[in-house]
Amino acid sequence: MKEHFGVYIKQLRAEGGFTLTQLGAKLDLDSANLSKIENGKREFDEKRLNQLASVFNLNIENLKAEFFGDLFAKKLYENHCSTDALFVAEEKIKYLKQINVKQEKLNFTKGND
Amino acid sequence: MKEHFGVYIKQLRAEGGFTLTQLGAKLDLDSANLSKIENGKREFDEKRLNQLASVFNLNIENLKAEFFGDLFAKKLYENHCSTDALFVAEEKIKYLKQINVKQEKLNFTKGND
DNA sequence: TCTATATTTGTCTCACTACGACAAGTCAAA
DNA sequence: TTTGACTTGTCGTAGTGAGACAAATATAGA
Repeated sequence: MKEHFGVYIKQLRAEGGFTLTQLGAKLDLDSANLSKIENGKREFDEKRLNQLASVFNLNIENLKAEFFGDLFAKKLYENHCSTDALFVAEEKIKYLKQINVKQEKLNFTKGND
Repeated sequence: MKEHFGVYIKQLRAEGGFTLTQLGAKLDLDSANLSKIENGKREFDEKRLNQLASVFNLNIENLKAEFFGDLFAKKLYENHCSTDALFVAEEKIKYLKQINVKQEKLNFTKGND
């Protein structure tokens, strides 16, 4: 378990034997900014997740889970909010998927899409 | 289960027999904006959670869970991300709390805080 | 039908956030 | 003490999205 997402990147970079400048170049990032990310002073930009996955040959799904998990944990922790929110989220996603399926069926019978 | 947080507010408002303008006033909100929130076209601002809780006499913890749960679900759904992120979040919070406890003990022995 | 009130929609502005860039600093090894 | 790696500070700015206001639409009652 990493304290935050930046630590995760730092570890990957160490394993890969890259300098901040080298990895930064691969991610279109200033070494200074990458340093801040690794030390938890900046957020890693969501839009670079795919680049990060490809540099280190990571499964994008797992990476996303790590990224968003970190984000959510931070949010809840900062707001002194119980983990009940996670259960609410889980239920809500089920619900959203379900009504999305219904919507697709509806579109199908209508001949749309 | 509500489709989004706005629906939840709409229901509360209906039960309380308020108009958009009336509830808006209690929340320092334009009726137009409140309408958009209720219909999922604006986000309810986190900073108004306490006001909302007090207007409807709601338990703030539950309300926060509802709010953030909705937020997280939306994020994951939009990003086609698996619910694994929720498990990651749960583990990470445990971890954060644990190191925070350690930090507090450290501060205590040091006489800080 | 007419009117008043409730609700929704459209659009503009503005404040805030936080990323990225750059410069300057510290640190470690040779 | 020089060089490269890393960290820190600060600034400008793009992007985002909430809020305000005006206008349109819907609804209910007389």
